[in-house]
Amino acid sequence: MADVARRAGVSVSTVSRTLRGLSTVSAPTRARVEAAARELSFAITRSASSLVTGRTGRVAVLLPDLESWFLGAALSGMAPALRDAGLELLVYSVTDVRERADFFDRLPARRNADALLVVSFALSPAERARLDDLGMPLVFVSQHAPGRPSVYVDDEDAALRGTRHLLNLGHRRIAFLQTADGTGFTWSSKSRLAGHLRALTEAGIEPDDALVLSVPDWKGNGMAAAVGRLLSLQDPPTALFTETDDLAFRLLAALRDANIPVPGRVSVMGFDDHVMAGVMGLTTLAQPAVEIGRAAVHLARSVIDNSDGTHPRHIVLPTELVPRGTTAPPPPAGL
Amino acid sequence: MADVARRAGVSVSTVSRTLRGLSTVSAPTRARVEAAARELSFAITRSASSLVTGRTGRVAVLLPDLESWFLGAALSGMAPALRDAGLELLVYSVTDVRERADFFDRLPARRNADALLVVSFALSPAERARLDDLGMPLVFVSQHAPGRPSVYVDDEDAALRGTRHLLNLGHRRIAFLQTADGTGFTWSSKSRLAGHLRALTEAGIEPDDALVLSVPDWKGNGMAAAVGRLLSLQDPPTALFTETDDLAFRLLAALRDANIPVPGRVSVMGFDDHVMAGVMGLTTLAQPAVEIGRAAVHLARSVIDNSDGTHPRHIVLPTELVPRGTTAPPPPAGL
DNA sequence: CTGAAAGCGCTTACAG
DNA sequence: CTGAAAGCGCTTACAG
Repeated sequence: MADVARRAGVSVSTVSRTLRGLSTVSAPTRARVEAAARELSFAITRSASSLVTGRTGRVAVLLPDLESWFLGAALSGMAPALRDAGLELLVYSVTDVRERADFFDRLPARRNADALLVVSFALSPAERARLDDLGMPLVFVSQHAPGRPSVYVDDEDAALRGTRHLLNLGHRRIAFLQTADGTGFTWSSKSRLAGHLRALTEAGIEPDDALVLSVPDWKGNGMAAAVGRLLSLQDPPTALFTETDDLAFRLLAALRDANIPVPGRVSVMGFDDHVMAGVMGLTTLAQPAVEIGRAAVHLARSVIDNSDGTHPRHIVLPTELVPRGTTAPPPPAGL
Repeated sequence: MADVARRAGVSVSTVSRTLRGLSTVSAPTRARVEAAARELSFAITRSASSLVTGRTGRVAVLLPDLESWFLGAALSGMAPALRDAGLELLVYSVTDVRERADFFDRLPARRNADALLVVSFALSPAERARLDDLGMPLVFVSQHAPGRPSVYVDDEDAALRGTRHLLNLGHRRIAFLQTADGTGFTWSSKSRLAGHLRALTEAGIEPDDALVLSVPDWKGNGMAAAVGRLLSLQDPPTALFTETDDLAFRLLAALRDANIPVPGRVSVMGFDDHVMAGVMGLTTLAQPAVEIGRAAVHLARSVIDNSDGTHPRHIVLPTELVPRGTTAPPPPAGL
């Protein structure tokens, strides 16, 4: 910055003011400074400004992994919104227990970001308390934290509508499949199941525990076993509602391997509208992952900018039923 | 840090030395300082240390988007490797032209990261030159930059082996499908096609231009059109080799819609070993995306740590043919 | 092994 | 509208 000042024949104060776009700089001076900065390919050292302003110009994102479709899409929504706000994106991917303990022990984000977006991350009460002590604005993403800035979809309502669709098609025996890997979507799991059960009750159908399955090792052979259990019931389901599209894809593969036509014999419905759902022709409930990311950034900005609490604290985004080829009326004789 | 010093009854110099793990601190002092730091939940302000050391403790990643399977996997490999090195992960996702111009104009990473990993990003010569002027260590990931630190797979060799497999199954008419969206995988495209053609030549088969297709709008209806073109050839192909798994998934969907059995009538082979490839039963060439990310970080670290150039400059990772259900010998009568 | 002091590159009152 | 000076929270010679 000193170099720029020298070249432009002004003080560093003036360079600083110019570069930050303050209006108290005369037009000719501004022009000279901007020219000098450009010629020198000047880029500000954020470390230095952070040190004096107390702002880092960065937003940190805490997430359980980086390979899931949802998180990639959410990050895709965040990136341009952050760029527009002149903020940088710092990613903390905390997967295993060791990393997790380490993160909450050292709280690296503490003074290194202006806000922390906690995405799809099931915090323990202790971890939650630890973050609360941080004094750093927290935004909960894809989860509803009562009284705290959150952006999420109404999972229960979405699942309710999904199951209603199956009921409207004429299904009466509808199974609900959940993952059982504890990767931190537990609140969504519960809400989606609750919505499903509510739809059944609404329709006067007694929920049957045998039709709610947790599928261990769902990325491996777990799905085949689950299908086996369902097929060997006395009164097997004619429709299968999975908690996520990822689970539905595996289910579709297991059904194909078992030569069970979809939707001829069973209907399948997912949840997410994963990029592959369209390719697979999967009926699903779309949640706007990119939009969730974008909204999270807006919320973060308003939280950063006014600590006086006049910002909206919750953003609930809409979901949508996307009917495709894996759902149809039940076959006359059941599975 | 002053608070910690006060609580531990030492100077800030000593706190600094303790926290950085220097050996010149006596055991009892170290213990007191560490206790004080823990009690105060002290987290270092990186801005301040950056300012004096000239190191940011951060590595920036420049990538063309955040939604692709490959980039997510690569980031997954980077994250733990960076954490182990005490480095943070800064993400610059540069998708559209405006963002792109802006990035290379302002070079935000310049003084805000210790190294820049350029992932799957086709730089223009001008952009390349601009980054070269940066004075910041560059690592090219998933691309081979002659003379520059790079980590990549041998695309040509991989494609060569893929086509050999199809030839070994008895195929003689093999089409090669590429995307035509210019998202920046162009060098891989070229190399993969080159490997494919080399395998044909090796086998004494004259390459046929009609069997090399660029598929525009491949996420939409482009694939159906491409299949149509292939089907209406006088001597249609019995095997289809796609440049990426993503393309193969669309191809599989188009073939399914056209009632063409795979691999009964045509074989399909992809490239990547996308997470969904296993679920879809797709034969493909696996590239170790996670490992690529990890290796990129190792390369970055060695580049950061010794500027004297004694580090390995290239890491070439192996690919592997993964035979699954979409490839088989050609049908007796052709397509 | 430990402390006092200078300085990293900015921003921000304070003057003018 | 512009400049000189102090100071943000660290690290690093330099003494002791």
